[in-house]
Amino acid sequence: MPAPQHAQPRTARGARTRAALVRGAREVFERDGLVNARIADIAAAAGVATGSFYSYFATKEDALAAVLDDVTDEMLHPQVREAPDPDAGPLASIEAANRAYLLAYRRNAKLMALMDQVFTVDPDFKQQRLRRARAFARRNAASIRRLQEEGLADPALDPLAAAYAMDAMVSRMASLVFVGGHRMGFEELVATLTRLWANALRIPAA
Amino acid sequence: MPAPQHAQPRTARGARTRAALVRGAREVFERDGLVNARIADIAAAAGVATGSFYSYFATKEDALAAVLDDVTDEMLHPQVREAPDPDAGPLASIEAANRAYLLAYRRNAKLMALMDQVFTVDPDFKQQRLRRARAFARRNAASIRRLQEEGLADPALDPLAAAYAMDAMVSRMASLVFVGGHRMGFEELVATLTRLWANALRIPAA
Amino acid sequence: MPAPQHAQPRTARGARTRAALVRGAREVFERDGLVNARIADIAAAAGVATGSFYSYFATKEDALAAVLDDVTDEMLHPQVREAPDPDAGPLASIEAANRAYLLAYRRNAKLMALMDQVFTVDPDFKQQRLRRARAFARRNAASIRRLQEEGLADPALDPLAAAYAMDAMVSRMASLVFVGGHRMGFEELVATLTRLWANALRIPAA
Amino acid sequence: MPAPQHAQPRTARGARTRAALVRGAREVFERDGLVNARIADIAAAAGVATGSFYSYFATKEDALAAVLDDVTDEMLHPQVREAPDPDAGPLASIEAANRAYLLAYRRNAKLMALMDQVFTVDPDFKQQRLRRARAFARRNAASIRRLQEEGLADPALDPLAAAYAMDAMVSRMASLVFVGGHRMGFEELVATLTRLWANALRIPAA
DNA sequence: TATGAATGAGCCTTCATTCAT
DNA sequence: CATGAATGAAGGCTCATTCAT
Repeated sequence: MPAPQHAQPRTARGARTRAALVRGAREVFERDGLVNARIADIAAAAGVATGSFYSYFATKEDALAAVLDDVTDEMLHPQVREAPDPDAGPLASIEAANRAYLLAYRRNAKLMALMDQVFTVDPDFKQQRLRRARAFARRNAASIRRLQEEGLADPALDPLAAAYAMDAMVSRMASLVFVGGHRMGFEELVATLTRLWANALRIPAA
Repeated sequence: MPAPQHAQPRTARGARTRAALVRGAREVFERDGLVNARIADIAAAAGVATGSFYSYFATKEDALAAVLDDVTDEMLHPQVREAPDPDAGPLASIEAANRAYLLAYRRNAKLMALMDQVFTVDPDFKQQRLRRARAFARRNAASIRRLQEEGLADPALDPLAAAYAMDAMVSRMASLVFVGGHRMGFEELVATLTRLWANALRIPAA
Repeated sequence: MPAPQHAQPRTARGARTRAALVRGAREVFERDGLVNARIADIAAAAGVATGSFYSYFATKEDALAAVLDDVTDEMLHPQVREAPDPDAGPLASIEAANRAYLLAYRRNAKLMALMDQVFTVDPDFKQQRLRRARAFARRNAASIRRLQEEGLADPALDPLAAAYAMDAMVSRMASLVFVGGHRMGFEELVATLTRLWANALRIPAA
Repeated sequence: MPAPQHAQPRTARGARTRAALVRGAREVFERDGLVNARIADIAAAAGVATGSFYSYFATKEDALAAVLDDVTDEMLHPQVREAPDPDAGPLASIEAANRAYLLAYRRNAKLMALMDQVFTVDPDFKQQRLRRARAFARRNAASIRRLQEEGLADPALDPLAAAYAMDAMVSRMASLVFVGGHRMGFEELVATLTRLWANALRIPAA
């Protein structure tokens, strides 16, 4: 009897409400985490009634997934102000990429922490985690493959496997510093990760 | 504010009960995670009454901290069956260390997932996370320093910073594979991480 | 800290539920006292679910405060059946007032006992107690001042201080008899208190 | 099978333990009130094990009764430094008695509040309250009777009833000021109560 | 007597979800 | 679509009391 819920909004008003809920959810999740976030608070932060939440999301996790998808998109496609000079050599490219990632991580630290949390717990989030990791790894694997073809990177490495590992190194360090509070200067962090990344791939020094 | 509860046991009997509770907690946490674990279940698993839990722990988190401390100890001080041949060269040592770590991680995957979860969420766990990371990093930093002194590792690297980064790479990959379910063979994982580790430090091939 | 609960009802339906809860609370508090009253019982007496209690009250004490406010209002503004004859002289007025108070006290003895209890214990109730005492004292102080001006009462007395003391005498005796079970006939109680009150103010005999 | 418990101590050691428990109970009751006082805290304050409490008291109320009996004794038989001059006239005697009572009340305010609380709640304490009230009233009734015989007090008053009422006035005012926090200077309190008392009995001015 | 660990019934409180308006 | 009051299962936590040592 009940109409199918949680559908995409069909009216402009509905779209606005849904967007407000996502904004509200982000605000509340950042402040309270997944477990302590309450549907009522999310609705309140969105300026709508509690019941309205269920017109757009089936569960809290649903709403979080929407928020996290947004963040992943933001981090994968950063608004690049100045594209790295392609002629500056691979080292400069790696540094630029790491810097951009770390800045984005720092900016979204609360949500990244949340991501780590739910990725390891809720089975429904596992797929999202793997998708996210794959997206980053594929992008980096392409770079590595290119460098290998140019004779600038260790040809013995599997590009995809190496990309996963490098991403692992960077994201875990970002977590340790920006979420865990490990004391390390931002520039030192960029420099260390970039050098290790370059070494690991056996990229010749500029 | 009244009387302090959850004290250390003052009796042999109390020590036994506390130990049973830690065992019970480990069992339940591995099965249900932090949020879904119920105090009553932990007590039941330990074979004691619900109220007894509170004689030794103030909260569920308290009990988890005790469990995780145990696991960290186990992973830091593995019961080495066959010590790695010190003459086999640094590469063999690195591989042996990585293999041991990854095996331990896989064995304790459930708890490691839990660790990731609470480390990023509960402020009270942050310190524990940093302590754990520092313990691993210091141990590895010592190895790196030794290799540098022998002229076998990139002298430009800060040993401690590099150690943190290498540990980050390995632990995050372990999480991705053993917790996240990323498809990757165990031997390939060991080989990839070992090669990248060696490359990153510029350890000459054997 | 999150969302503020226990707000004022924003709906007619909400107002009805709140009123039902106050009625239910009165019933349960009269029967069981503060400590032994259970939230679940109050909700049941009001015909609502347990959780609904918390939509309107933060604590049991909160609900009791609402009940006691009602009772104080009832006792301060009794539904006077026959107004005392103003020409019957001050003694008759005092007797009528005392009789009305004692009747009301006896009628609400259970709640008055509860009032005494919580007034002396819970710091949050202290203000309520002082407010109640002040309300009674001010009303009586006005009478005393009028009598002094007419030359019918000891001019050396501070009207407000005397009013507090007279109220203290009457209310404590009411407690002793109607709550404590001290054996004393109602008419003897009225007569004794009235005579002492008149003497204390040096009101000349009619 | 179990031996009769809560008996009077039969050994010197037992007497010492019991005394320590009463002291501890007084300390805890003053701090936490009846409901929030925990047996374990009382035992701790007495420096004994929890279980020992039950060797001397059946319940928390039992222990409180012992404490309150002590206080009542203290207040009925104050350590008079300077006996009131019997020739100074009845007014001076009344003032001295009121002053002594109010000082004692103020000194034991916490326990007096507790007394008010439990007297109105626990049926087992009602008898204790009536006994206490009777003890005070009888003492004062004797004075009133004497004054009546000397033609110095209203002969129409029933001495005992009047004594109860005067005690009620004084004790309630003491509660209002020293427990409730009603603002009133100590000397003004003494003066007001003494004058009203004297008026009420129609004691001629000195 | 003294000890203090163990017990477990009992109540409070939360909050996702529903549904009448 | 929006509202927000109502629901009630579920579990955390306390603490008086017991009892083996």
